[in-house]
Amino acid sequence: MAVTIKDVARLAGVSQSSVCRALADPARVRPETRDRVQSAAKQLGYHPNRVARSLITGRTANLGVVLPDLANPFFPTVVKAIQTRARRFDYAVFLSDTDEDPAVEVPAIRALAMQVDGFLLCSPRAPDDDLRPFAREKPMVVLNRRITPLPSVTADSADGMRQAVAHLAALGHRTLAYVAGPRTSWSNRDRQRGLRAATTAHGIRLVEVGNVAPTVDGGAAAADLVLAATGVTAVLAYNDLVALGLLRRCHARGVRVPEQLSVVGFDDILIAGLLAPPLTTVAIGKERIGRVGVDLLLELMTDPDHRGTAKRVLPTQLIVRGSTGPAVS
Amino acid sequence: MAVTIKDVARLAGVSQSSVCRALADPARVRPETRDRVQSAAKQLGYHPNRVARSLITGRTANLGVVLPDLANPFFPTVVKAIQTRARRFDYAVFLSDTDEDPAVEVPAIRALAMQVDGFLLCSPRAPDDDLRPFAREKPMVVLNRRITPLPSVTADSADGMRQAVAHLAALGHRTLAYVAGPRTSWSNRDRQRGLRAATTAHGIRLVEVGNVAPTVDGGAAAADLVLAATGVTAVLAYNDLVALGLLRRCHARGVRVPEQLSVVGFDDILIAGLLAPPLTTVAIGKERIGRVGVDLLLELMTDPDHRGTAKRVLPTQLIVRGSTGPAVS
DNA sequence: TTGTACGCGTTATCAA
DNA sequence: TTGATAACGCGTACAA
Repeated sequence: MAVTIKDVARLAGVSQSSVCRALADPARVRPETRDRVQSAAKQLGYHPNRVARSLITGRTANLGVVLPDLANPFFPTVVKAIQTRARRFDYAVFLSDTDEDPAVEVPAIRALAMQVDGFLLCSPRAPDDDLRPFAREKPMVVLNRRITPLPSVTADSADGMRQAVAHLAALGHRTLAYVAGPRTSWSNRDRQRGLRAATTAHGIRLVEVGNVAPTVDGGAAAADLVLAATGVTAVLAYNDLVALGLLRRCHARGVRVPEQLSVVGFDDILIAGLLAPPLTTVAIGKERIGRVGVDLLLELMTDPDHRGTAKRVLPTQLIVRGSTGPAVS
Repeated sequence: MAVTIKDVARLAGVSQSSVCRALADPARVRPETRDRVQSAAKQLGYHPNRVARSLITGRTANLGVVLPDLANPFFPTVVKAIQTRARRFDYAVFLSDTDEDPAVEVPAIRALAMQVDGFLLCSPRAPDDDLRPFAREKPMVVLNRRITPLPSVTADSADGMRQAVAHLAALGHRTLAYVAGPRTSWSNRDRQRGLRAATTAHGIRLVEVGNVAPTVDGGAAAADLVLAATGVTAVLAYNDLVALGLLRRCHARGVRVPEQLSVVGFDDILIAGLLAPPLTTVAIGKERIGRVGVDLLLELMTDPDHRGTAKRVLPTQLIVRGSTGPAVS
């Protein structure tokens, strides 16, 4: 059996309340008592039961993180940042991977709802209306998506796409392809929207392919579709994994990158810079997304009135590498 | 305020106990009552408070996962498998990333200890004696390490190294280098041990370099040391990230792989097969490690007496790719 | 079959 | 400054 506050109280010869105070608010007890309690606690190896505490205080000191796929290198980076930030404030984090299945999200949130003080929803796939109700139960911040009126942290996809298109246009490309990610992905729609605006502004033709799974295999499958489209000299992928699949399949089919086809990814995951050719991609501050997400959530939790609808949009930056080059006619 | 069992009882016109029974053990209550309770529960959107429940039952339905670095692609794969397996049995999982700092592990475990039914320690870095005490408080399974007498799941590094050395020996390599990972890593020591045995058996000379951080940067730093060593024609890295760093730095220094130097990694992370040249590496069943770990832990939890000292050793397999080739003198 | 009452470990309230 | 007691929400032994 674990050692409880009672044991400490008995050993120290004081009441439970004094133990509680001596440990939580040392200033409100006589120094002598404080010392007796603290040494008794140390001697017994006493640690307050956070479960019992949360029952009365209503606080759990836990955060819930829900995301679609830990196998996508984008998410571990975000999660690590979340975890690091959360630890600073003594929060523990629950992790729930929904494996890209929108139907799993609601039950996953439901299961965690009781034992967390707030949620960080990373790229959730479920419909807005399925998610919104939970926001009334627990503070909730959305990452990589906007769900009115929840606070959110997103990347400036439009600007990223603008940079990418400007880059490709400068290289002489006149027809681009976009390989779309999951239909349920908000960032896919956001990137697609931004890309359309950018191509229109440049008077560039856009061919859209997909939707495909946001994985290497999804990209490989899309490659054949892209290569079949007429006039395409450059392709922008939903994310780096898809771009990887494109590169791989192009290589297998003898299509040289960037000589015959330029490829641009999105996210700048670790692997992107290590490939041959290294991948030109739109970088997102992944760690920052996680950190800002936690900060927003903490703010929302401590300031219940402040039904803050903060919408943070973080900058993106095109990283030009070897996978893009001049267009050939 | 959340809806409690009391609200349901009031609406259904029964006592709290009846609500409890109607939901937990529908057979032990009159069908009429059961229906009233269930419809009341549904109408109010009642979900039992798992925190309060765990206080009385002693069970939390949570698992704790502690690991050194989510940024190493090896771990997300394991975690995803753990998460998936845990969900099947209605367990939620806490994730704690210690950022390769042994000193953080004990506090991290301590913080979670109250609210989990068991721990999965992935490649823990702290000394055995710091970790063992917790095993008396909560069931605990160790992955990628052995801590007597705890149950563990490890990979057969010795056999993996045997395969790798046999491969390199067959290619005519007579002097190998090993780039060692963290001193605190059990798998590093395990791999190193296996490699020593294999090289001795083949009458091959082994040069040991390191220890370095288990990252791309660590590998890059090691590259210069390896290239300075005389006679080395092939190098085995602690893991794929280190191997990546080696490849990158070799490329930067104009050393061609595999023509001038063969490189072998360990883990077979996603990126390994996508590089140019693709990385020859020793593959581990990462998903299986996670899955087996959960199964072992569940077994340990349901069978408290069975202080089972199961030590599962999973097979490894050499994947030969382009980063290894014949030795040149 | 159902209801009453207690206890899990902690913090909050109030009186001493 | 301290101690007794209530309360958090639930499960269960026991009584009805």
